[in-house]
Amino acid sequence: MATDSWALAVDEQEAAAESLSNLHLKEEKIKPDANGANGAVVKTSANTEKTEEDEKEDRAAQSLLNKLIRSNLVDNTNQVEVLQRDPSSPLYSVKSFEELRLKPQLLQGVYAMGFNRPSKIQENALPLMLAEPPQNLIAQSQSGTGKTAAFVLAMLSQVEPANNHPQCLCLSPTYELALQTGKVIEQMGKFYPELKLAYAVRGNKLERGQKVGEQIVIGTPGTVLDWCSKLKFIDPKKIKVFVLDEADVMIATQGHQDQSIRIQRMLPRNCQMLLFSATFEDSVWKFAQKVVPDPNIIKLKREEETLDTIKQYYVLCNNREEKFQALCNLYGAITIAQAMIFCHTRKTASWLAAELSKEGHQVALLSGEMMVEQRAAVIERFREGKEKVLVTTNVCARGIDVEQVSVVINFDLPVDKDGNPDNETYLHRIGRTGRFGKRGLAVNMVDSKHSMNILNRIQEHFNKKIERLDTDDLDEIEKIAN
DNA sequence: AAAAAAT
Repeated sequence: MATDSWALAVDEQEAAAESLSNLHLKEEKIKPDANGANGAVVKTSANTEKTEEDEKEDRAAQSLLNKLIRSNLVDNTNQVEVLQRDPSSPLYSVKSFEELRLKPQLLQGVYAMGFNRPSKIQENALPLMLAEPPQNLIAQSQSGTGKTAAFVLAMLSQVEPANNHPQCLCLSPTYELALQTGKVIEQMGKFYPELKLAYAVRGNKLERGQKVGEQIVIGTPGTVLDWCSKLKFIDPKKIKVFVLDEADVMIATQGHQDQSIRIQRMLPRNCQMLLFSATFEDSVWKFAQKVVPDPNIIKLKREEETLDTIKQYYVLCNNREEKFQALCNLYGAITIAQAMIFCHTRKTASWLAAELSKEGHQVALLSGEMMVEQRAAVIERFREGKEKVLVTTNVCARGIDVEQVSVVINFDLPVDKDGNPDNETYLHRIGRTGRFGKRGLAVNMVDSKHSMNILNRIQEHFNKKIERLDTDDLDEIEKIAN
């Protein structure tokens, strides 16, 4: 059972609490966790005569204590909801990467990426994912809370670099996201000398009869399915960890669903399955739990928190041309940092990019109709900051992480195939900004009664006021650009 | 409607 590794980690925490109690502290209590695992009571004998050295130690210990208290209190607000497959095993969350007893070269990779301590989702998901035997997990956590690093770490901790065949497989909904996640895998795994990563994406062609020798494969569903079935480049029976990123689209949208499920069925019975997303609509939750055998579930559900750091506005127009004019008025303000402009169709996106260019505004265009080489080049230029404004479709709605993006513009509001508001996509789109708690700005373009109605329904769904913005009023624009 | 395919 998993209890062995957990028990070790708990011991270690108790040892830490012990050493804390040897310091000169005022009497303090740490509130036990909801699960009791992190509970510790620290008592001290008050010392009247203190040296300067003692004072220093006091302050250090006090600040450590404050941190512990704060994080325990955060846990008690039910910010994190954990549903365990085996309720008898102790619920455990880690407060440092050391507690996970990772291989040294992996810990080195984690720190090299600048991670000092686990994020909220990582605290709870990592012990579960690294347990023995491997546990399946469905995890929901807002944009920019460290989901990618969490599942990459899980893959890297299971991989055996000496074996030259794919052991971990990760699916992404788009080409750009696969490239981005691949980079994280490469960075975090760079201290494994033998470890290699293969990209199973459109345009990446292998010789017939060839086998993938890389230990980890990241890819998009169509190509991965081909590589596993028809082309036999990958032996799916040897996969130990299977990750679905943006899992709700992967299992619920037509096209992706078919391929993802077909791939999943080829995997061995004991393969670990990890599903991650910022959003799971109710019906998709149910389906996800049917797809994943014996799932553990972690929800970090604070949509309001994401929305608090992002100011949302709407601009009232009468047609597409007026939206275009309003956008031109905004151009100066949005190019202070980087911006993404979302359109409903590829056609609108390319039209808009062309029109903006004609007006002398430099913009980049990215949509699924472009060649993959071109797409890779555009996203790279945008990442490097060489392009300030990216006009795109839903291809970039999810996962794309460019830190300098501070403005998201919905030139068209997100709607589903039936013309209803697509709340999940809305949240993902505006989640491209305000990453890791930074402030962001979202501007929605409304051009009809119908789209005003859609916006109102989105506003109701998130119960968050979206204010009117007058783009003809320069002071107003000044205000949002600050 | 977009995305995903060596079909």
